[in-house]
Amino acid sequence: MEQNQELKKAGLKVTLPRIKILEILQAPANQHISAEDVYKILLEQGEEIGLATVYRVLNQFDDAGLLDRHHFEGGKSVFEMGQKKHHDHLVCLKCGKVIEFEDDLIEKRQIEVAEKNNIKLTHHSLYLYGVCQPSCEDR
Amino acid sequence: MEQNQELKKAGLKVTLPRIKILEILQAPANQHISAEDVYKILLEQGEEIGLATVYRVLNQFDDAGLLDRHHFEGGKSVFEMGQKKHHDHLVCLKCGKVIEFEDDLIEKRQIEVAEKNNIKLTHHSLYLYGVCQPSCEDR
DNA sequence: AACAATTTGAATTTGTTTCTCAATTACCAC
DNA sequence: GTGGTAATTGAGAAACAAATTCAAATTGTT
Ligand SMILES: [Zn+2]
Ligand SMILES: [Zn+2]
Ligand SMILES: [Zn+2]
Ligand SMILES: [Zn+2]
Repeated sequence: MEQNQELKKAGLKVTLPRIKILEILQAPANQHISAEDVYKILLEQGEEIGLATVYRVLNQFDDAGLLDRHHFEGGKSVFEMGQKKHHDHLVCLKCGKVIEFEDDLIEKRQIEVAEKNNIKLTHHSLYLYGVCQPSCEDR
Repeated sequence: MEQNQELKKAGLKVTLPRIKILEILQAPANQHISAEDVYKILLEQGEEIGLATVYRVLNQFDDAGLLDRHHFEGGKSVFEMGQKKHHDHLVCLKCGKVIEFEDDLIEKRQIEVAEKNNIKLTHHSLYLYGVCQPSCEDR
């Protein structure tokens, strides 16, 4: 179980809820997933893991730096495993599709803007909202 | 009362709660203010206006395009009168200070990124988080 | 003043996330 | 393996921002 190593490395005891939640987050289909949706998948899998535990474990993973937390428009937090390189997000307002992108020029300008304003930059959030072309065009 | 004209232009009846809330939002000291804080100021002013009305009126102002709504890190919505030119925000994580900035290059790149990914861009949110230098450096 | 339509305040509800606490489980030492 | 201890869990309650409900009050218009 490579999940076990990940958990131990993060200083967390190896427990069933944490293994299951980690597995769900690691699945390619579940990038950018909400706590509620993690919980739904656990239910479908027949696991008896409480919603409070899901929130708790996600926060622990966040503290341990295992994942990134996003706040897309519309309220709830969205999580994604964070081993990848930094990137920002495009979100379709119609179908909810999320596209990741990196733009070095934007990143560089952000640093310059912060410097110009005497702020030591720690992180940033950039979300581009729009509509998929042409698939979500009408509807 | 120029507030009355603003409200009428937005298709809203001129009522005391709306005038008072509009006044608060227009005060230079109250850029980037939360609903809760608008309510607190009303209380200090001795106005008997309910919190539900504050939320309702802020939504109406938002629908009417009178203000912009932001989601800074840490939960609640933050509002600002929206007659100004588009801008993005730097936020100090220690003292909460908000600095506005515009960067045409970043704006342009965003449009290009959206085009490249076949998304018709409607809007975006960009927040830079950090620590004021040198004032909030330690503490 | 009279009227319909809108708006309001108080209380209730919703939706997301956190907290509490007793029962369970993981991990370390023996 | 067994025992001990601290960490973890599930269920429910609580917290929090925000939206909704509805009877009463207010607005803008005759
Ligand atoms: Zn970025
Ligand atoms: Zn991503
Ligand atoms: Zn911008
Ligand atoms: Zn601003």
